[in-house]
Amino acid sequence: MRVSELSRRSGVSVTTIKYYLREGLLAPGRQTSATQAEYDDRHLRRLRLIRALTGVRGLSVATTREVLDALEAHTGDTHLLLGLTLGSVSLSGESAEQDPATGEVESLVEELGWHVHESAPARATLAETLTSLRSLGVPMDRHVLLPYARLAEGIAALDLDQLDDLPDPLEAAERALLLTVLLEPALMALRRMAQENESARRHAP
Amino acid sequence: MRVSELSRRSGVSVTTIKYYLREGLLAPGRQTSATQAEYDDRHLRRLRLIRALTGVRGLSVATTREVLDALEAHTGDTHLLLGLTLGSVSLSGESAEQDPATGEVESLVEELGWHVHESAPARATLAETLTSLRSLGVPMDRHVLLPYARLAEGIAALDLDQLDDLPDPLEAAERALLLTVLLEPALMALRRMAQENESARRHAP
DNA sequence: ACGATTGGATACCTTCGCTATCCATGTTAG
DNA sequence: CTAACATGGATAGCGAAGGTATCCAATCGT
Repeated sequence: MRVSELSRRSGVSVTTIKYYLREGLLAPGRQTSATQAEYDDRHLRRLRLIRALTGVRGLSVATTREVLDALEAHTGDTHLLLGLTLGSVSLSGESAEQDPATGEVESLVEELGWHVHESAPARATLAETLTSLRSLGVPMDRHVLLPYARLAEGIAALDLDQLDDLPDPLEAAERALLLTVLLEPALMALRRMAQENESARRHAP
Repeated sequence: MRVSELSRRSGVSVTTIKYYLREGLLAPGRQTSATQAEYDDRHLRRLRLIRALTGVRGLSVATTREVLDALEAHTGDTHLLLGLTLGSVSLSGESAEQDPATGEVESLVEELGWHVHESAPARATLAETLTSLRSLGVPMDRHVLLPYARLAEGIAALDLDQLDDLPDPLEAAERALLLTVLLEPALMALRRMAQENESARRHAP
């Protein structure tokens, strides 16, 4: 298919597709002549993935490119993909200096018995949040965090369950990505509804 | 205190403080004369809250204003605050038309036995995510979602536990806001680390 | 053969979150 | 008292992000 069909089938305008090509989010089509290229279903699929990450989840184009690059690179070892790349998603800028709560996060991970890569960006995200909450007067220590972490184990187990019946490693990697990133707003939505319910249960007459 | 002291103590530049005043994020100080105003600790506290929401969590200025307005309005009935306002946080634009998965979300909420306001934006967020994931070929139905929802109940219970020992309703409302919004990246970070750990546990030799 | 489409390049546009500059009024140190 | 400096208020500008619009020459379909 050529670009106009790709545009029609994906709902993304031709100029935007060109923009994604320029930004390296989408691989160029197969050249059939000097000024003509042919696209296939993988491009269509990729394009829908891009729109899901940027539109639904609100990732920046730059972050989306990093995530997609990591998807290409780590198709074999799925869990590395998740740990290494997606931690940087919610951070706006790179934090050059080390957060004061870093050591505390380390001891929490140890207490949990988790095997987590030393340089996983999720560690820094966690440390930053702790520091930020404390500076605003919200007490947040190991005792509070530990039960949250146990529940996170449960969530992770559910996540992994959904990758079991996928023989194709490429498809597994893509689904892992989708589940990790796109499910985030849904999980937070469930949390908010559960909060409302629990609040009503506790305080209602 | 006057604006320069507010600036020094908060680490926010005077021009930015003026910008927040203009945008209605920060209440004007008490006028002491025609061209002079006095600020107090509530302004400082509010300013730190604004920086936490916009900087740490990445909320837009417009969303932050909505959230803060809701904080003012619903200081008494804390749980309403959470349900009604924060659902719109992760959405970029207003979705005018109803999502096809709306009915499904409704039956899920019913099956869970949750009391959730009919117009809670979290419902729409959940429905959108379902639709989006499905269009990308990821199966996502009631059976998959239900265990996630049960874990969300656990998270909500932990959240509410942390509001118990706060007699001042204003402080309780503010902490509810901070916990709901600022803890989100931390929870997602825990999830990613737990995924990495669980993946290693299942697939490692 | 000829109008429509394509790839490729470049310029431009809008929104967001500040930032810089002006200016008239106020405060304050000497 | 007065001169230097700070303040509130208004307006204009800036840089990044995410597209969009326009040109152009080559090429395709008929």
